[in-house]
Amino acid sequence: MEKKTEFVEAIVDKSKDFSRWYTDVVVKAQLADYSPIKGCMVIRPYGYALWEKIQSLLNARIKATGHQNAYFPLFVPEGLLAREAEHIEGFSPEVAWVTEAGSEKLEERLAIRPTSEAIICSMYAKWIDSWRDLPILINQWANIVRWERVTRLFLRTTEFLWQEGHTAHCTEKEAEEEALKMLGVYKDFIENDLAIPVLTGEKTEREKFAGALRTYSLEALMADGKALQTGTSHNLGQHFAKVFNITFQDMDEKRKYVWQTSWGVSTRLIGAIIMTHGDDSGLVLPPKIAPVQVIIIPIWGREEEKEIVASRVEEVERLLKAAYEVEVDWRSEYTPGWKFNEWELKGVPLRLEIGPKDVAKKQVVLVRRDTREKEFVSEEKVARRVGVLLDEIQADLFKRAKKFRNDNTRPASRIDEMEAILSEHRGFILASWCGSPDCEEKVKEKTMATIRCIPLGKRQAGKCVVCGKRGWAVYFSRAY
RNA sequence: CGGGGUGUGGCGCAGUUUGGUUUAGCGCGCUUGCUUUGGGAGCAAGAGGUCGGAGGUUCAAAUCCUCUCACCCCGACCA
Repeated sequence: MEKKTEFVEAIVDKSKDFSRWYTDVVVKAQLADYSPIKGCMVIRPYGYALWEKIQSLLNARIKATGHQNAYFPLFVPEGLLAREAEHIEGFSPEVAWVTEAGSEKLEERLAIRPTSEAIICSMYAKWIDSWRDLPILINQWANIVRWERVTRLFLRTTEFLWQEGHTAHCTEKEAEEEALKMLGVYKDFIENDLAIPVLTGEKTEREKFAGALRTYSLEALMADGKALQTGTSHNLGQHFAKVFNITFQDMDEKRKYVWQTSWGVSTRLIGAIIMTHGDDSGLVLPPKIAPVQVIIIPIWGREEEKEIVASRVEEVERLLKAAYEVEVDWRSEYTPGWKFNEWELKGVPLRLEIGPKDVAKKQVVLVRRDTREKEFVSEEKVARRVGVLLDEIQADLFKRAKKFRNDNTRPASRIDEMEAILSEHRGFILASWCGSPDCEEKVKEKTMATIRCIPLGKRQAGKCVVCGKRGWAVYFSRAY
């Protein structure tokens, strides 16, 4: 233990300095690095591989629910962005503008999209004319720029990658169903594939998306007890339809405005994975999104041993490659111990060791990343055992995260009780709120906690933690 | 944008208080060679910095002064 800190590659303890730990993991596991541009990061191959996993798994779900991918421009003319008053007001502090091209000043400056509602709505107005044109169900994978004052790797960067769905429907009911459907798709994806438990619910007026009628969100609890919004789904109502004049003629021959939704998740999810599952040794990746699921470490001493080991390693590799993401670490300049540490830092779910002793016994050594449990498995059973273990790790990570979330969700009936809980534990607090922005603000002032979401479904009655009037249960937390 | 902190080879740091024997030093990493390889290997020989940037004070600046940039932490704002 003492020795551990002497190594440059060592990362700071999670419990000692969570922020520092987080940055250490991101940089040292080579997920991302700081770039010469303020607030912008470079996503390195290992981090980008994670994003590609997220993309492919989520993309499949987005398509399975009937959406198509498209691509809209990076630029939004000021006139378009400014049409929806609440929208521009909400985003203007963080919009980057292009004002010149070459040596010429532009007549109308162009916003670099902070989100694409405006540019997409301008096209929908063109494409929609009849009820037969609806619904429009389009998604795009894109980059976004928001000039944030304070940035953190993956959690908040000036430029980030995301997916944004934009749909238009005939009726309010359809739009509402769509917004909730996508919230469900996200929940399914984040819980099943990323193994991160999330609370879902509606945002308050103060927290909702600029220009939306209603915003739904997914809220996860990070290991330091702060909440992280992992995705949003908005029912835009007819706000944008009215200012962009997106109308259609309905079956009843009347001209009507469409009802819209938009929804998105971003590279921030990678931050959520790190802060939910990681430990003092670094990343811990859920098998379903691990770019490398099994790392094989060959161990040898003398040259003859290397040959014997190599042939076994190649056999096992071939066997496992059929079903899993497998890599072999053949580097001879590092000792096995060094490799163990490095791959643990990178969060690979399973390590498979093959050395001379194993060859002699016709076995391999399997070690789980999450629990570090070691087991010896005979060669003929390796493939099946790897599958079982990966499934177990996936399930256990979710279980553990959920237990943590539940253990750190506490009820409170008065604001001083909230303060006490937050000063000691942080986490979610389930408490009642009367619905007034003043009471919401007062909680924030006194506890730094905000309403993360109002649970969906039947509202649970109670007395407001601030004013004592009739209200209903909502989740509070300090948040990223 | 407010409060605090940090910038010295690739990384982590010492040196800055009290300018000058420091040719700017140490650990890790890197290169080459040999020996190693079951929890961060050993020896040997090498390469690499002008001290975030600009200006100033001085015979002399990593060290003092001014400005500036970047990053980190804590707030206010946001995915």
